[in-house]
Amino acid sequence: MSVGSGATIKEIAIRAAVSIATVSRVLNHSANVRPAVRDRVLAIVDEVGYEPDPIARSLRTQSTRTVGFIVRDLVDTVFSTMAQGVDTVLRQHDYSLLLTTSGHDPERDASQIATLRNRRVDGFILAISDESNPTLISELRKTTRPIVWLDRSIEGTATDAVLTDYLTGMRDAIGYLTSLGHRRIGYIGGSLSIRPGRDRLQAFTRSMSEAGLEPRASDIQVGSFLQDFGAERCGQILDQVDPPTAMIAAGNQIGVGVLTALRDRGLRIPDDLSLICLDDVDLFRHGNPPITVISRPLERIGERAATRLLEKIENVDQIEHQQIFIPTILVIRDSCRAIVA
Amino acid sequence: MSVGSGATIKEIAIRAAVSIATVSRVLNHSANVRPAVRDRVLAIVDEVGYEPDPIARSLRTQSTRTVGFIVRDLVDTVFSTMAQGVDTVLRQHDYSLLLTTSGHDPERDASQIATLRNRRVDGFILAISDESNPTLISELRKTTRPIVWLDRSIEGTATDAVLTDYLTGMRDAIGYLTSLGHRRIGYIGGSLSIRPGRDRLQAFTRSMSEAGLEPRASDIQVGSFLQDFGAERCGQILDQVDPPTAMIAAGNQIGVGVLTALRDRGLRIPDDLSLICLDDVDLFRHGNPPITVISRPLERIGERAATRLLEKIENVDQIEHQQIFIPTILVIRDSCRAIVA
DNA sequence: CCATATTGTGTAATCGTTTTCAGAAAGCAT
DNA sequence: ATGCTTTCTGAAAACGATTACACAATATGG
Repeated sequence: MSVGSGATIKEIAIRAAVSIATVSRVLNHSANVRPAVRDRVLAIVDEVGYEPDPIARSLRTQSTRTVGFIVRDLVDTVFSTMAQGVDTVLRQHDYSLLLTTSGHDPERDASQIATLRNRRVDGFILAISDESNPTLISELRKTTRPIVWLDRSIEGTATDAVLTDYLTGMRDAIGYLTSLGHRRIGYIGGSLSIRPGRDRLQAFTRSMSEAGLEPRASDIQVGSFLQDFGAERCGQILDQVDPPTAMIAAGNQIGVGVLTALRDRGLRIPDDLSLICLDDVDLFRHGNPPITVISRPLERIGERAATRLLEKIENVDQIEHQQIFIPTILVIRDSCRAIVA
Repeated sequence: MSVGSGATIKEIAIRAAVSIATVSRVLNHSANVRPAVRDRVLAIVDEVGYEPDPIARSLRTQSTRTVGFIVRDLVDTVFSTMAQGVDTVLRQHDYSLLLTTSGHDPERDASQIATLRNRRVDGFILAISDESNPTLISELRKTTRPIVWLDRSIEGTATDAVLTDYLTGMRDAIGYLTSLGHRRIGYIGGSLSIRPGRDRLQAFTRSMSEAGLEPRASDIQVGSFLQDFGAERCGQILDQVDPPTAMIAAGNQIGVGVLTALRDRGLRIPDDLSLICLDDVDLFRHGNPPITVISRPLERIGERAATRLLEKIENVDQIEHQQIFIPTILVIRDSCRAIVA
């Protein structure tokens, strides 16, 4: 299928000796065009390699076949992998991906939404940095096109979202650690201003209490998903007189931070500390030792979000919202050891 | 700066009691508008929160302020990091990024170019999978908008490109290894159908001969950038009766493959093999041991490409082509040991 | 104060489509 | 043939901006 050639619908119309309306009909709904005419037009279209100008079409139809996707940070494999999934689905449906980053800055989230809206995207997939930022909220009110949240949700409004069920994997993780004899388990998590921050923490405390354990407040550190935070708080937790024997790093960058903190102190995994990280990135999968992780299908998550968004876009009357929960699983590797009590 | 509101230029014109031409003039080149009128219009624009519809504007101006970027694979941090750099620059200049993947499939490269062209992007940044694919070549001929190649170039045509000077880092790497006493150094590299495949190999052989070494043919394996290839060929090289003492993995995924191959054989770094990988990804930086790498500023590379592309876009008469070479550096960590000869 | 140059402004064409509306052509029964 | 549907088709009006052109208003110089 050759593509391009500056031809316009008008030229096709002339060469096929029909009006542009007929050409347009042939190319679109095709309702009620005499077969002979249809074939003639199609032949010319093919010969010339004509493709309708999507800009002109957009102007008329108010649809761009374009989806905006905002992520915090493309360097983070978690987001780029999701983006890959989004791209896969969009491509299959002749949509294009307008991708942009917000760099952990809530104001930039808002301004990117504005930009994308101005560009007339047909829908949004959002994985932004702060669910409760007021600028964001007011920006959202101006947005009429469908939104699918990626591991996010906005307080007080029904939303479409693809969320992660962190409990399944977390429960297994805690169960696994306790089965190895661990009782003191530390937790380092990200900001509570987005859903994974909250959900992961909740999954942790719940899993702990299900296991009959009550974590010390000082063993739980939350606040940021960044690597430095992970490193710093890991140190803080380990500096206690009687530190935990195991640790959950609830975020891949936090996990990296933990790893560097341990290395800095000359501590080894799993001998000196058992570690379970969240999200199965290269570093954990192929590290030495390979790290046990709570894993989720990142690419699939992106695909689901895109699929759902397209449903909403092509089905405007569809009013109800859907929350899709993707389960997590525990992938056991070599970063946890048994405690001899 | 509030944004959006379905207002059109016509409404602004009415409320400001001027013609739409005047409103347009105020908003654009602004040439020759009476200050009083200008302020009145601007006030209304501000009050209403009017923003011109970029679709309509594009239709008229034949420019979309949009750049298409094609990468092989977003999951690969190398590409997503470059994309981050591209995004940074585009955002600053009010351009948007249409990002898409080709999944190592040259035909898909070509069809994505067609799609982006059809979408009237103002320019392309291309990091495609096979520089000599005929479909690609013929697709390129149809493309009139400026292209900046990312670590790629097309035989026989002057192109704008941001390329990597692999020699600087490679020379240091080989120098470093020889200074440690290594004489047999293996090399695993990617496909020769894209420039980094060729340039890295050439940098290697040249660096070797500069060091007075002549690598055995069987120590050099090239063909694919994929992880499995790296693992397989690593095995092949090591299975020789008298295997190399050091290895260069000229690609981050190849490096991952090497790591897994070594692990499968129970070989340790650096004790059993000294290893230097290319591109400084998390796994190498934070692995155990941290891997010595030939590194380049990936995000910066993306930024340079975007900057260069915007230059070409906004300066259509600029006819000459530019090739920008980014040097690589050796980052020494703990994956190489001295040989006691 | 008049002729002329300069500056400001509006009308209308244009970009390339889709789609409404009306009318032409064809089909069908009588 | 005639009248009445039904099926096709084209002219023209959007969509929302930019811009060429012409003319009105003002400024400038004598």
